[in-house]
Amino acid sequence: MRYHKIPDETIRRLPIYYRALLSFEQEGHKGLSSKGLADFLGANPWQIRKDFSYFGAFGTRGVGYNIEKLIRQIKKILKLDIVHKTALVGVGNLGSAVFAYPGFAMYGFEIAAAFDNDPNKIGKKIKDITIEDVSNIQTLRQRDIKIGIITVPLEASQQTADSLVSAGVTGILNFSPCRVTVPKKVKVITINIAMDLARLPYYIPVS
Amino acid sequence: MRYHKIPDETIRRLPIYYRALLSFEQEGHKGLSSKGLADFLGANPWQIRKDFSYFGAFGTRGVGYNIEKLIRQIKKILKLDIVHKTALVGVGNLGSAVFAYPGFAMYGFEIAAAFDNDPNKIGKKIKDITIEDVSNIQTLRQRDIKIGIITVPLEASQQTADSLVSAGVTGILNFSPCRVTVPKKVKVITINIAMDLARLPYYIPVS
DNA sequence: TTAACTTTGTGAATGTGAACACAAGTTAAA
DNA sequence: TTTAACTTGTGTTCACATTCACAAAGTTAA
Repeated sequence: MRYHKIPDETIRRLPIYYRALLSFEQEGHKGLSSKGLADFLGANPWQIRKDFSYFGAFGTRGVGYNIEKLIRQIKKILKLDIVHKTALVGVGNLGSAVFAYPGFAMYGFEIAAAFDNDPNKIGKKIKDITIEDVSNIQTLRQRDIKIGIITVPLEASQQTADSLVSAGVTGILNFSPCRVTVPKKVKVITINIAMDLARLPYYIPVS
Repeated sequence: MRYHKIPDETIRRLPIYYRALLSFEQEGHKGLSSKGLADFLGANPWQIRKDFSYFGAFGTRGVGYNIEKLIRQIKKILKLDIVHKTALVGVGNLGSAVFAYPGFAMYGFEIAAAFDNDPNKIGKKIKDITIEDVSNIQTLRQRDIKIGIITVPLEASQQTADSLVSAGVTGILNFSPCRVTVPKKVKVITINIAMDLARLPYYIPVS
C-alpha cells in the first residue's frame, strides 16, 4: 500500500486521530489498539488501520500501537513539526477574531504579517504585527511566507487570492463565503460556517 | 432519478448554489444556465444539473433555469424558509462569538435559549436571552426547540450532547473539538476550524 | 415548417473511498 | 512446544459519487 496516492479523506481524519492520541498520551497511556481509538472516536477500527497503513506499518501485530511513536509519525506526515509563517489579509471583525484564535499556534501557524486596504487601520498594530497596505502583499515572496489567510469581504476575496498566488503563496485558508479559483498547485481550504449551518435544517424532521 | 436517496454531497453543495443564486438575483439576472453557474463557482455544469435532478426538473431545456424559481426550490429543500429555534450551551468565549455571528439569522436560525453551568453567568442576559442553568436543558422539549449548539469545553461536550438528545433535540451543531456520539436519528454537524487548519500544512511543499 | 442551435435531464461508465474478511505476526499460558 | 487469544496490515468487495455522453425538449430564424 505504501506507494499509493493518499486519499484526501485520510488526510482529513489524521488531525482527528492526532488530537485523540494527544489526550490518550496525557492520561499516561503508552499503547493503544485500533479498536481502542475507534471506540473513543466513534469510528471503525479497520478505517483507522487502513488510514495508517497508507504511510507504512506503524503498529505491532498482536500488540497495537505505541502512542508516542504514532503521534510523532502523524506530526511528521501533517508537517505539524514545522512552523509555518502566514499572512492575514483583511483585519475586520472576522480577521480580528481569527487573529485572536489560539488554535493557530497549536498547529504550527504563526501569523507573521497582516494586510488591509483601510487607511485608518494601516500602520496600527495588532499583537505586535503592524498592519500593512494590501499593495505590500507582493513582498511576501522575499519574506518567505507561503500561507495566506483570507478574511476580506466577499467581493474582494478572489482578487485577494490572486494577489496571494502571484506573491508565491502555496496554501490558502479562505474564510470568505465563496469559492476562490486558483492554480492547481495552490491548495485552498475554505472554512465557511454558514454553509455548514445551512444544511443542518435539511436533516431536521419538521415537527 | 426522483425516487433516489439524495447523496450527502449534493446536500453539502446546495447552500453553495443557493448563495451564488442570491447574488445573481441581486444583480438583476432572471435566468441562468448550468454552465453560467458552473463558471461562476468553478464547478462542472453536469454536476450541477445532476444535483438538481435529484429533486426533479427545475429548468427548461434549451433555456436554462429561472433564478427566482430555483432559489425558492432550494430554500424549500434545505428548509431555510422555516425559522428554527435553537439552544446554545456554553456561553464562554466561543459561545459568545457564535451568539454574535450574523450568519445564523440568515439561514433561519434563532437562538432562543442559552445555558451555562457557571453560577456567575446564570441569570445574566445576552442579546435579550437570559442564561439558564444547564439543568434546565430538559425543558427544551416543552419549548419546542429541536436544535442544539454545543460551545462547551472538550470535556463536557459528550455529556452536553447526551442532555440535548434526551431533551428531544434532533439536530446538533457541534463547535467542540471532538466527535460526539449520538443516536442515528440525530444529525450532528461538527465545525472545527483547528481540524481544517491542521491538514493545510500537509499540502504545502516544504521550501 | 424546417433546420440549426441551446440546454436540460439522465442512464451508463468510471473513479474513489468505506467496509469487510482474513492472513500474518505477537503474546501468554498450559 | 503447542494452542488459544489478540491485533495489525492489506487484498477484495461493495457502495457511493463524479464524469461522461447523448436523447429529449425548447428556441430562433429563415
